Amino acid sequence: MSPATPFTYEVPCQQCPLRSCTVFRELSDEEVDFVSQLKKGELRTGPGATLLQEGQPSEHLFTLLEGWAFRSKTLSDGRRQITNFVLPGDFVGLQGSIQGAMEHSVETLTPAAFCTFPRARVWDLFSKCPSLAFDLTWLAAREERILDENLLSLGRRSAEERTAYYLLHLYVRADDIGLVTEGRVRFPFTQQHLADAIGLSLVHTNKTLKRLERRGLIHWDHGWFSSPDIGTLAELATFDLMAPRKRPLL
Amino acid sequence: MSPATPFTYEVPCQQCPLRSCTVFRELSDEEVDFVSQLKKGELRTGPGATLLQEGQPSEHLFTLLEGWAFRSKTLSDGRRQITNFVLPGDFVGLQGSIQGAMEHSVETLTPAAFCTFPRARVWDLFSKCPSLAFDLTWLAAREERILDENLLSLGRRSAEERTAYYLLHLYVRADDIGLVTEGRVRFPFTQQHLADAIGLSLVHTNKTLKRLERRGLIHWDHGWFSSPDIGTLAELATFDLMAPRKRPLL
DNA sequence: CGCTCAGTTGAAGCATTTCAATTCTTGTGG
DNA sequence: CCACAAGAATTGAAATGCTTCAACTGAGCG
Repeated sequence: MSPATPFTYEVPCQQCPLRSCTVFRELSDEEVDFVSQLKKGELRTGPGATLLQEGQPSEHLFTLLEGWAFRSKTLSDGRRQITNFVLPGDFVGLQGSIQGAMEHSVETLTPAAFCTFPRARVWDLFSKCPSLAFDLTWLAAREERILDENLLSLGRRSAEERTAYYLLHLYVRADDIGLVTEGRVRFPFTQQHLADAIGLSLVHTNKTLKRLERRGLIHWDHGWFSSPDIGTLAELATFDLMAPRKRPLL
Repeated sequence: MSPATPFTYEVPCQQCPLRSCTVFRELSDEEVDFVSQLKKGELRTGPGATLLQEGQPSEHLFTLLEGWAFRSKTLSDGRRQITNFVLPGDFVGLQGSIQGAMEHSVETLTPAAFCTFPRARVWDLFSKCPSLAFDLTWLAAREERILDENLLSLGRRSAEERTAYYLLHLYVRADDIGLVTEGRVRFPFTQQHLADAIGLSLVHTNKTLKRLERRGLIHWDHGWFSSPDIGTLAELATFDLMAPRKRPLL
């Protein structure tokens, strides 16, 4: 951990708070040392910060340490699609690694802390620490799986199923990293964000949420989400609550 | 290439016909030798063969050498979403590499030849040939990009834009690997397949295709596709025809 | 206290689906 | 070489799910 970086509050990788989450695989001391050597520093932002901009090149790759963000793409007339939310432990920026420009934007939803890695050194990872390179690939494959699931949602699930599916998807991901307490989780985004993620209009998203709420399947108020009947919700969404979710941390 | 494999017509990696396509990066002799060592054999199937089945584990990973296939996911009631088409040079099967079961199916559309790699030896690739491991990751990132684009389509493009986008997307991919001759390409799938890929009903897909045809933007008949006015089609679809598309071959 | 942004709701319009035939292709057997 | 069956494409009409438009309400903040 270079103490001379321009960022405040550096967390040494050795003490990375994410390591304690049981979803992540255990790293060996060598692996942790290697990552910490690759880590350039930390980037702390407020909410609404644009970390990566569609069409712009980026020198860095990031692991989100704390906070929420999302990846999105937009059409020239402003229509926006949120392609995925970014939670602590998620890795972003790999997509543009060959061509110069990023194909999507990344924006924060809360104050956030990112661990930054120089793109130029990704090659070091492959040549010097294959186990971590393997993890990186695994993370890319995980992202693919999430995108596939979502494509299935947008293409074939009704508004209600899709909404149920997506909320559950986020709930489980948040739960995996310890963000759920007593069945409640903070969702730091608006209905507009959800609408942009599931491909519905804001109005219809709202009506669908209200319907799910009236049926006693969800409760989302003042930014806090919970499900009074997660089993029925999962059934409606065709969501497998039992799927294993262990993964690497980079 | 081991002449004792149970498959007929083995193509040595050194003479892989795909290497001549300019979209793929040049491999060094060492890299080619390494891949050929990893290659277990070839798998030749007829059309309509299920190579990988959602929910089933798979011992192998595949590179498609010849023919067309597609990846898909289905809901319990049979609704199907095609998440991507698979063309020669594409790699499939990475997704399930940690958990046992595949998250999607892969089915052929034509007689096809796949190069097969034992999943158990993927680790060798990372530990012994980092440049190829890097390529593998790059391919995963490319798949992510395609999925992101498609998510944008399903979520935010109208039926007409979406149809135009998808046809163009396939046209360009086919063109990259030399499948386009004099502006014409063989599309070996039905309107139902297209409908399942773009998240529309068969009937509406058909009507949209007819409208595009009447406007002189596309021509798709007896399995042959061409665009009499690719510029206007790309404009309608918000598709960037000029984007660079160089990539690795594994 | 009033401005702004997020959430909520009803009504009208429209894109897409569903239903129901009909036609066209292709392959097969007589 | 023709008749027929099966799958794919095509079309019209009716139904519906989702969007758009247009208010209005409520919460947070200076």
